[in-house]
Amino acid sequence: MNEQEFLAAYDPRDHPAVAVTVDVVALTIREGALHLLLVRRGAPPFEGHSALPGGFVHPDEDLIAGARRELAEETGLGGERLRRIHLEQLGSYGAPDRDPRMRVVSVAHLAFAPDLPDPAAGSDAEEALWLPVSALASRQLAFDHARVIEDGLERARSKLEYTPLATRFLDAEFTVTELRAVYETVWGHPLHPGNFHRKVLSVPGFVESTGASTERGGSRGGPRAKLYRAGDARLLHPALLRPAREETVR
Amino acid sequence: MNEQEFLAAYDPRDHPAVAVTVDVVALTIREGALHLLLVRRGAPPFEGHSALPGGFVHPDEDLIAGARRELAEETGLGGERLRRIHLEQLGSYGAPDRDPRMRVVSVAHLAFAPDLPDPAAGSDAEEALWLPVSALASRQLAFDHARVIEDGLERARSKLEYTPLATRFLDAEFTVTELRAVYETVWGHPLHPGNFHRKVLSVPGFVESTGASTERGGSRGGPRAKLYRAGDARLLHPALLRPAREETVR
DNA sequence: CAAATAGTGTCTGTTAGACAATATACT
DNA sequence: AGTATATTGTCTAACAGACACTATTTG
Repeated sequence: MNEQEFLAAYDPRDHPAVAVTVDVVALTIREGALHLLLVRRGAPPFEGHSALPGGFVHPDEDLIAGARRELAEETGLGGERLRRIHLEQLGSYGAPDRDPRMRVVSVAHLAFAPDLPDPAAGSDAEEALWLPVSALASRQLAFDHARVIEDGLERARSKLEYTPLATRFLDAEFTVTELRAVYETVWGHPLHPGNFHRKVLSVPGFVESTGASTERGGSRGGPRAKLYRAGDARLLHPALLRPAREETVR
Repeated sequence: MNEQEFLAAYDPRDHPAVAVTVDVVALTIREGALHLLLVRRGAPPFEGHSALPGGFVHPDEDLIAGARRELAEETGLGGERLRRIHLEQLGSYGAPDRDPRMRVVSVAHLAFAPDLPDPAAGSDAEEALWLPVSALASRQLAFDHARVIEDGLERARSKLEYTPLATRFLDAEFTVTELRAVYETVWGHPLHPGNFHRKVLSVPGFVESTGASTERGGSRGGPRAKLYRAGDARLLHPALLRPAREETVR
């Protein structure tokens, strides 16, 4: 098997033709709702359908670098703004018939971004937009991207439990209330403000105080909130667990 | 970008040549020690080095199916025995220079198996063996397989916390003590027998009693233990958390 | 002032973990 | 008999979640 592997390798033509793409499930929060970056396909197959931003991996780039490049192209971002976006590998999707043209293995990635400007329409990107996740049901999605998105959303919900990545949806400085809004938005239900506040501050390394406070209180009243930045923890211990989901366990 | 993608797709020769392999980090427990399935490479590159079992994905098989096929080929297993092995995708590894011959993206998988017979040397498999994980340091590993194994081991440790997959290292019926031995072996340190026992039985759906007990007590004395089988839970709630690892958190 | 919000205090039920105790079965 | 092991009991500290309360700010 490895002998054959070795011999075959010297003439790539002997391999079944496989293409490798990198796709990105990019999430952000706009106006209190979870949004997802989608592009509109301008050519068959799935012409006119929505799809995840992505494309063929370039010859000399790592998978994650390819994903970051695709993200940069579609969002028009670069430099520090781009670097602050959290990006991780989500998983690979390689069902033989997932692309009608040929065998394509997609290495999907997951990104958490703070609120970003609308995608630059001027670039070479096809129409790209931030779509509320709640509006996904009404969209036709290309390939198996509906499944990929589902997996990405579940991964995001799970990551918020045991990592401090919720802060990646926010700017460098944020209030506990803003952080709570991230959790409520991603998890899809309200949390108890008092308990959340105490819990966040008690987890070592989750957030650290900047010493400063917001300039103004809430738009409808209330005191000014203290400002925090992300701490140095890479895992939350103890974790912030989602309220029991007995139903989903079996 | 998608236009180009579409056009390019009709002639696979236009793509940079990429090969996709499926590799398997297969773990089992033998004589109280965690073991890993490795093969010995019989041809360059990395001739004579150890490597994960794996090979090119076949044209009409899904990624996970390819991994199961490779696992079957190397272990000589089939049917029910093969089906009981837990198999999941671990992640994809695609650094441009990870294979000196050409661009190869490896989709790694992770397998948990009960104690299995030694790999059938008669098959077309190259020399395959179960190696104690503790002996890995003394091995030369091909490609980036050392990194893949590391990631697989960490995933395994983590999965034992919040899923009932520890049972997949055991036969269909097992005692709580045997289950504890799995945790101790994978996590690498002893657990409190009394607390573990109570905890396992208190997690809904983790294990269910068969009503029977072992035929004999322990080899050095002690009562007969009750037998259990895996329950219907897919997630452990509450989870069995590893003892605090404050150090690894930052 | 009325309403909303940030942040803290208190209480209760659950859980993790240390430790102890008991009963059983091996050599 | 002596020892190891399975299983259960007890206690304590930590934690999650419910609820209440105070102080602060906006309109």
